[in-house]
Amino acid sequence: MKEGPNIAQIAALIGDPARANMLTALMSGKALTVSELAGEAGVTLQTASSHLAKLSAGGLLRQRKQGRHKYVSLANDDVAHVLEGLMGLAAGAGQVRTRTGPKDPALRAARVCYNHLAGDRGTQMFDSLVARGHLIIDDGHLHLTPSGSAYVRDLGVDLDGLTRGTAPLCRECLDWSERRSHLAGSLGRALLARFEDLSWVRRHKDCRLVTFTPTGTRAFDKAFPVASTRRSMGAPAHQ
Amino acid sequence: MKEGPNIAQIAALIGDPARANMLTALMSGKALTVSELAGEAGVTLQTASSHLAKLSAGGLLRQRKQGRHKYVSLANDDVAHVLEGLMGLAAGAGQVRTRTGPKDPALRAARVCYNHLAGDRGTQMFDSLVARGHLIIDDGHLHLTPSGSAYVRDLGVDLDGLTRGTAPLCRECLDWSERRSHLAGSLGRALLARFEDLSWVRRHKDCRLVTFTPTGTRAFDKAFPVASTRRSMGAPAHQ
DNA sequence: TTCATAGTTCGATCTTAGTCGAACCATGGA
DNA sequence: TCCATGGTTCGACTAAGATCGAACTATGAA
Repeated sequence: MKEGPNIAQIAALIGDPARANMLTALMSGKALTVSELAGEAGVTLQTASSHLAKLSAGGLLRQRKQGRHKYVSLANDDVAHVLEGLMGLAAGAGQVRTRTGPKDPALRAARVCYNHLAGDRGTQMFDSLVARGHLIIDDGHLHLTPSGSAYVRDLGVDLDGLTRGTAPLCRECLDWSERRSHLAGSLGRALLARFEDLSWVRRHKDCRLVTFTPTGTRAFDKAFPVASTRRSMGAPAHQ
Repeated sequence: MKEGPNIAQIAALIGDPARANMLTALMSGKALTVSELAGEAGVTLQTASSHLAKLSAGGLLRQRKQGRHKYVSLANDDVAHVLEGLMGLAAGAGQVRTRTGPKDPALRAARVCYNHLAGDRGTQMFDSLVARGHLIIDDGHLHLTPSGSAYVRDLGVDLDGLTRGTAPLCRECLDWSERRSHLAGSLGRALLARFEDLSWVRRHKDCRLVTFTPTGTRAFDKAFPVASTRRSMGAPAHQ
């Protein structure tokens, strides 16, 4: 008994409502200041400061000082991945937030997950890349094939700049709304950034929502066509 | 702000030390009684009962009554998946349990994750199946190819009985010690069960440890040979 | 230098929830 | 029928920690 890492501390860290709100806000991928996070969580500045210190000590956050501002963001993709998993459990258990708001359907369609595209659009892109052999799973990791490299280069992604980094290029991330994989990792981030540059999408200012422009919708569907096997058959039976 | 499912409740549920100990114990995949879990958590029976009621209400557990015993197990693979993710974060943050015990290296080698094989041996099996085309990722899901179906049938797994179930056949699960994928889902469970039948492995009575017999080691390495690209090159650089 | 803003530290308060003793219910065996 | 065992419910106690006011530090602007 009692083997393995200690879950309780880290889960308790996420388990406080104020801290959970902050982490959820940071899932937008943007670095936020202490004051902004205090607003998100609905607590005063001192309380927020104390919470953020604890989250940082727990390794969940990364902080950068810039002038008299302090910018806080999630530590890495792993943290985002666990948070998405928790959202999946919460959604499954019917623990949807009481004030679920009108934005919920839009969020399920497209949103940012830390820094990459998630939701229906995110899984569409992932599936499309896999179906056409641009992305394969091998050796336990996700890999970009040569055809995939060429493809994302054509889309205008600076792949060489990415591969120099130490962070993994491709990662899977499980979607809480779709319960399927979408693409994370530095490539996932770069693609979303590219979509913004191309004005295919617009990230909402203060939430995780991502809206597609009319031209963006067409271009995206052309770049990442859906396999005929699914989506035409309605939602896949699952669970 | 405040969009998406409510993480805090579910995380707080996991965040109590006593409950976290119970959940960790249940990662062994076995159904345990209330008394046994009370022992695991180091609390009295009435405290354990209260905790288990909360965990069940949160959808994390499944309970079965049998005579005057009540058997408790994890609700599903999703819960196990999130718990593994949390263990990964905790391990990464150096939150390893203080009394980490001598069993830790053995646990990293082979252990059960809810009901399937995890640890180094688990990722070996996963990688081997993928490398030989028995397992592919497609449409966002893991799929068993025809050659894979034949292969596991040869190993003695009753595949037809499995495919009738509603639970997904193949799933990925992220390993906290290896930080790589291993095989979950009903096939993962069936394979581990088969290894036990064949006396390749023995599950430890009261922890997650899985030990390979000498003949089991040989047979397993023959059935799931390691790709020459890794494992010969030492630990992969990651993160 | 002076002021304003961003953030931290400290201390006091107060609520939440984990804990267990005791009594109670249910099942199974003798 | 009686007893032992497994589990639940209730209530009281207690400890942990979230919260905020107040005082303090640091950066930047005027």
